[in-house]
Amino acid sequence: MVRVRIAPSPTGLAHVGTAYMALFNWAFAKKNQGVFILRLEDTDQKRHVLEAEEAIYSALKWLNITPDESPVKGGSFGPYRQSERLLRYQEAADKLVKSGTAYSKDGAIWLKMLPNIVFKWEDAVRGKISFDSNQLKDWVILKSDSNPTYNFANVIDDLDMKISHVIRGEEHISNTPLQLSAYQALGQKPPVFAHLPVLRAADHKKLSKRRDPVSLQWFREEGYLPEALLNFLALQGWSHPEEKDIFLADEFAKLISLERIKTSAPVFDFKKLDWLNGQYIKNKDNQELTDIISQEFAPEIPKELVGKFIPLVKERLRKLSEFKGSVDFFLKTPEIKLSLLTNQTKYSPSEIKQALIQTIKAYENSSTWAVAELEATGHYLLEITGWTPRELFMTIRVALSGKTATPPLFEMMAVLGKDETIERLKLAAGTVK
RNA sequence: GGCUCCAUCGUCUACCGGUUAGGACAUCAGGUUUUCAUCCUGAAAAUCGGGGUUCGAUUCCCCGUGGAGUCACCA
Repeated sequence: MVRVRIAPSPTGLAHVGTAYMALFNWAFAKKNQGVFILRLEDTDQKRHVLEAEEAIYSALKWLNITPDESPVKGGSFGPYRQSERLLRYQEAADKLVKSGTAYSKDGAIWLKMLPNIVFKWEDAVRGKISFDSNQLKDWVILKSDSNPTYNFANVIDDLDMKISHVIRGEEHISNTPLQLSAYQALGQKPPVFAHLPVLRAADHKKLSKRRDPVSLQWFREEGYLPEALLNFLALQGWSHPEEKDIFLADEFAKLISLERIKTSAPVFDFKKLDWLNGQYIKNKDNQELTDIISQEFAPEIPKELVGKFIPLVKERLRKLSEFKGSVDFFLKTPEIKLSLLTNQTKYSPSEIKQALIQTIKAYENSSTWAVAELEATGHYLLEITGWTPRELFMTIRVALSGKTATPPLFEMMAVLGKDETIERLKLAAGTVK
């Protein structure tokens, strides 16, 4: 039975590195009809806060990577908070003292490091790794305050929770020999270890809380779709057998194999994440996008309007946080820079004014306000003005939006509505002297 | 510094002894489009160095070099 876990400590923010580990553990469990467990390493009581726990739950929920066993969900091998397991560690430490493999000193309990032992294991992603015990020293398993140390609690928990594969970050490689010494002292068989590479920043150093955006909350607020983030993360160290770039987490879970994971550490490339995110936004259902944006990115805009804007701007967005900026001109009359308006053509201000007046007239007479008809009228205007499409349509575009980059003109006019369109055109015409 | 891990385009990666070293992002140049974006086409861009092993090394081994991780009664 495959049983895997992630074991974050609740520090206040859910880290993207946790999501990375969660994804691979979750996928591996799914692939093998196993169980994915969330355990909280909260023995460092000072830092433990309830909201910190909450941050982890909500992040996992957002990603749709939910544990089968966890502190809130329960399970048959709990409790799943280390702070609730203190007796277990003390019990286990006592046993080791009695058996003579550990001893008490300065109020703490230390595990003896036997000389001339080679701690080695077959890492499921890296192959053989070994450490010489002569490089290692006796180490504390139970602190003088009776709390366990990280390495000891880890071993006891993984044993109690029947963890079959420990899939974790590369930074734990050097902890492994210590943990192996504990398994040995306990007379227990260690799980399979698999050490994934750590995510690096552009400077090739480990992602840092101080300098890099690592909080999953940040990714969410920035407007990354969870499926895009997961897709991106799956591509860090792993690659699709058919070299596909775009695939969902479920597909990843069908195909994952630990042997296929690279051992060198990937640099987190936001440009590629942005591109992927744009792809997911472009292909996402309009209604779903409307729901998300209304709720999280533009609650002040009536949802009905959001729904109208989405089809016009979705293929222009790389992040959902860009939505508001891309539709602001729909909502309030734009400030139009006169020079921008007059620079779109070679014509003089009076000629431009004339063209705008003709445009106003033509659209005032429009009986319907459908895209096809608006476009037909536009082409009629090209004939009577003799302007090129670019000249005329750009001028109207700027008159209506104050921008040179917008959704397609006639679709934009359709959403704006007849009254608003005419009003803005008149306003613009009035400013041209 | 000790120990450990790692090393293909700028970045993410494919290749599991024989390839014109492939793809993606980014970049650049075209095309489509009323603008932007999307989309399409093309270009430039990589095997860290030195030794082996082999008929043949990006691929296997060793040594350098470089990078990273870790060295607590933190996790």
